Amino acid sequence: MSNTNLKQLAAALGLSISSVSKALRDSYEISAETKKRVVEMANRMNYQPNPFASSLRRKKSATIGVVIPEIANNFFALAIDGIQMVAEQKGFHVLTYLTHENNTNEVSTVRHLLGGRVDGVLMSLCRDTQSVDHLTSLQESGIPLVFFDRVPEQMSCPTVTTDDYESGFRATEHLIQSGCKRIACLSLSHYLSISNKRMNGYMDALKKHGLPVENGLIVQCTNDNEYNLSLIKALLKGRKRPDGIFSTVEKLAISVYYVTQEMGLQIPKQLKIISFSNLRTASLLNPSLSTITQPAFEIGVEAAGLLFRMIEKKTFGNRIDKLELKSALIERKSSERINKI
Amino acid sequence: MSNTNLKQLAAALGLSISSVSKALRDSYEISAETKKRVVEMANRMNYQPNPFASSLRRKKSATIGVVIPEIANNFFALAIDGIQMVAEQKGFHVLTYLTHENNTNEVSTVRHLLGGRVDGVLMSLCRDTQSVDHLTSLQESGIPLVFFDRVPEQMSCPTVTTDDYESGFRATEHLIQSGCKRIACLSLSHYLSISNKRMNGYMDALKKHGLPVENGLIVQCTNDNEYNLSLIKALLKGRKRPDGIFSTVEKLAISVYYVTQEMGLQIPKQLKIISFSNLRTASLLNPSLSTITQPAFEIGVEAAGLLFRMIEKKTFGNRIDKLELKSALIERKSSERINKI
DNA sequence: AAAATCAACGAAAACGTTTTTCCTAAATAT
DNA sequence: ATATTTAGGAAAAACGTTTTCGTTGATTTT
Repeated sequence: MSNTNLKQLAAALGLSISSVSKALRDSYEISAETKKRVVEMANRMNYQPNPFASSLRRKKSATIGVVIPEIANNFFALAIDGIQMVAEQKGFHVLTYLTHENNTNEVSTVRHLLGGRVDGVLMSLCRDTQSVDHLTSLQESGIPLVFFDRVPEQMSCPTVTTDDYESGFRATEHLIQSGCKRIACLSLSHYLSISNKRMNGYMDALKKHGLPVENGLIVQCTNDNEYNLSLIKALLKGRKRPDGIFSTVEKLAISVYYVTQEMGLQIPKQLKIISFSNLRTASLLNPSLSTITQPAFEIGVEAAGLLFRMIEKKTFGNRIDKLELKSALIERKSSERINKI
Repeated sequence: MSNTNLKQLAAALGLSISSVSKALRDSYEISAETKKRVVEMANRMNYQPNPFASSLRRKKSATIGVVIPEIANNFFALAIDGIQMVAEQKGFHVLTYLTHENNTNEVSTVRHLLGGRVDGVLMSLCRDTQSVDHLTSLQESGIPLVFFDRVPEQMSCPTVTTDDYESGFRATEHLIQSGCKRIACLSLSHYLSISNKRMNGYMDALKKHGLPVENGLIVQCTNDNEYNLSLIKALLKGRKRPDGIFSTVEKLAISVYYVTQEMGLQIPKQLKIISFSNLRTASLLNPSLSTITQPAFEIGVEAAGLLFRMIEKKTFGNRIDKLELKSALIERKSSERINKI
C-alpha cells in the first residue's frame, strides 16, 4: 500500500485536498503553475492514488473480468494474450477466473462478479453449462458482457466466434476428398454450440457426399482425459474402424495420436485425422497434423474491443454485435491422400 | 454493480447499518435470530458487498498480482494454473500482467502495483531486466513478493525455482553419453539467472568430460523469433557444425526443429537435441523431443503457497524461503545414441 | 437493594478519493 | 464608484464498508 495520500500531499503543498486532486486530474479550475507544483511534489513523494477509494467514489474499477474454462490450453492462452493487449492499451486491469469446465465454478464466479468488482466481463462457457440463468442475471445487472468462442445460444448477447459450421464442413469434406469413407467425429460436449455447429458441418458434409451418418462414429467425450482415451481406443479397436477422424478440439486429437502410437496404427495410411488446433508444433508432429486453426489472438482482441465499446458506451442502445471470424484449414500429412500404386 | 447496499438492507430490516454489517460478518454482538433474519433478507435482496468500500476500509484487497513475461507459453500457463488453484482456495482474486519480455513494461507494471491494488505479488522476471530498483521498491513498500523460476539474483527475496544448474549439467552429460562431441547451448538471455545457471551446468559437464567450451557454440538468443532462426541457421550451417544442442528454453528447440526440417538435417543422426520444455506433445514430435521438464504447475502452487503464508503473516519476521523443486529429464529419440554398425 | 456485568444493538468516525458547492479577491463592466 | 464576472482555490458531501464506542435494559453479583 502506497503510504502517501492526498491529505499528506496537500499538507506538504499548503493546498487543500480538493485542489490537489483537481490538479492531478488536470482540471481547468487549477492554474498551470499550481498544477506543475503539484505534479512535481506528487512524484517526489511517490504518490499513488488509492485505487479503492477512487473506484468507490467513481463507481468504476478500470478492471475487466475474463472467465474461461482453462488456461493451459493454446487457444485460450492466445485469446487471453489478445485480451490483455487491448486492456493494457485502455489502462485496464485484467482479472482472470478459471472454471475448469465445471458449471458450479462458473456460477459462483459469476456471483462474485455481480459484486461489481469489474466494469465488464469476457467469457467463454464451460462444457457442461446448460442453464443460462447466471448469465442473464449478470447481463441484467448492467455489466457489459461479451462472449467469445463458446457462446450461449439461448440468450441474446454480443459474441465473437468463428465459422464453426463451415470449418467442420470443410474439414470433413477434406477428409472425404482424401479418400475417407468412414469418418468419426470427436465432440467435446453436446451442450456447447461450437461443438454442435462443428458437428453439423461434419454431418452435412457426409450427406452431401452420400456418406451415411452413423451414431457410433460420433463420440461424445468427457472432461476426463483417461476416459476419453478409453473411448478413442474403443473406437479404433472396433470391428469397423473409422478411416478418418474429425476432432473438434485439440486435446482429443493429441489423445488420438497417443492411442495410434500405442496401437501401432499408421497415420495417414490407416487413419487420417484433422483437428481444430492452435498447436505451434502441429507441423512438427509425427506425422504433421492437419488443423483448422482459429485466429485465437484476434478473437481475444475483437472480443475485448467489443467489450470496451460497450464500457465506453460507444455502442448505441440495444445494438448487439455478433462478430464471426474465419478459421484457416491447413492441410498437412495427417490427412494426406495415399495413392495406391 | 450490485444495486442493493447495506443501507437499503438495514432499512428493509429495521436495523442499523452497523448491526447488519456485523450480522453478516457473524459477530458475537448480534443474536442468532437477528443474524438469521439478516442473512435471509440479504439473500432475498441479492445483496453483494461492495468490494471497493470493503477494501478501502479494511486495507485488504483479497487480490494477488501475477507478473509474467508471456502467457502463450506452456510453462507459464501451467504455473498460472497452479497459482489460480491456490488463490481460489483462499478466496483471492488474481490479476495478471504480461511484460512481453520488456523491462519497461515490467517497471510500469510494478509502479501500478505499488498503488496498493493487491495484497501480494508473484513474479517471474523478463529477459532483459538488469536493474532491480523497481523490485526492491516494491518489496520495501511492504507488499509480500515471491519470485518463481526467473528470479533476481541481486536481491534477497523468497523464491521458488528448479534445479537449473543440475538440470543443465545432466542434460549436457546425457548428450555427451549419447556420443556428442560438439555441443551448442542456446541461451535465452545472459541477464537471467536461470539461463546462466543452466549454462554453467552445461559448461561444467563439458569440462568434466574433457570437452572444450567454445564461445562460438554458446548462442545468446533474442526476443525476435526471426532473428533467432537466423542465428540457429548460421550455427547449423557453419563449417564446424555442432552435433548436439542443449536448449535452455522450449521455443528455441522448436525453432531448431523448424530449421533442421528446412535444411534436411536429421535428428538424432546428424544432430541431437534436448531442451527445457513443458510441451505436452514432446513425445509426438518427429522425432520425439528429449526434455528437461519443470514441475510448472507445482511451481505455481508452491509460489502461491509461500505468498499466502506471507500475506497471512504466518511466516516469522525476516525469514526468507528459497524453495527448489526438481525437474525431470526425459530421454526421447531426439538425443538417442546412434550405434554405428 | 445497589452495583456490576452483560447481551444486543445503534451512532458515528474512518478509509482516501472525487465532485459539487461555496468562497474570496481581483478584474472587468456599467 | 458600484455591480458583475471570473479566476483560483477551499469546504464539505458523497461513495459503502468496517470498527470503535456508546447506550440501553436485563441479568447477575455482592
